[in-house]
Amino acid sequence: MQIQELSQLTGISSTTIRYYEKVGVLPRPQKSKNGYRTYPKSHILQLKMIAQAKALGFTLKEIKELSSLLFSKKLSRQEMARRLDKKNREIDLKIKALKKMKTEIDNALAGLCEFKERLT
Amino acid sequence: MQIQELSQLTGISSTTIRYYEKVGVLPRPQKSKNGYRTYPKSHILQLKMIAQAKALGFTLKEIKELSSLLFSKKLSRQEMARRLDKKNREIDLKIKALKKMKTEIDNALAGLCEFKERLT
DNA sequence: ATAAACCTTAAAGTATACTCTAAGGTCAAG
DNA sequence: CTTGACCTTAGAGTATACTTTAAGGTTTAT
Repeated sequence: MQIQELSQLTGISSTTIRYYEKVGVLPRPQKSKNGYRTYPKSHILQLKMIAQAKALGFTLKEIKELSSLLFSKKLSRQEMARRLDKKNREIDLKIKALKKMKTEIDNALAGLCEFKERLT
Repeated sequence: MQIQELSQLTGISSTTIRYYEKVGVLPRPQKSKNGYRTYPKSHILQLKMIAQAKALGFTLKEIKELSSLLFSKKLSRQEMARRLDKKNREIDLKIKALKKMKTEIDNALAGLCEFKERLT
């Protein structure tokens, strides 16, 4: 798969894909002898995960760390478990914060409805 | 309360607080006759909410929109309800995405444990 | 009254994450 | 064999969100 196809399948521009490779959040793909990048299917999922993590407030640096944890085999299992557990707790905190925000919005909505009811 | 006290209570620097005011994510506080900003307690919570929303991947522009929804009274109730509902769905999607990430991490951790068990 | 510790504004500088420009190579169709 | 649609790199430009700098006013303590 060439870069443009990957771009279309993920909604991330070719230039951004090259940029992600440059800064190390996306692994370097093989290159065919003409010099073109050739992607395996696994890159589709990986790019989608990057996009999602970004939307959730993770920086490229954090994403780089996380994906090196999920995809590499270079760390000791103990160290890896420790870091994954830490990320896990970070995510739990984010979920909690989002739920709190949701409650605030729900309260605002409830307030609106109440007001509406008093008018009718 | 002066700006530095607010800064200490929220962990957000004075300069950033002034910047938030300038770009409109934080309402302008009253100024005492010497020209100093004077904050009511409500600004503590509001700044903390901004910090949290930022950590959750909302841009300052989005935070501005959301807080104008939660704190202003300028929109029709119907329009406000519609927008709050939209934000609510956005937040639900973020929660879902975080839960998915958590599952991936949990799987990675489970994989590690399994491997560990096979070794013992 | 002067030094330390606050406060003010405006404007320039920085980090992150792209996005575009320039200059050129590759490849399939007509 | 050239036109169009791909691809490459390196480097410059942009948007967002600060952060620093400069130049100066206010307040409190000695």
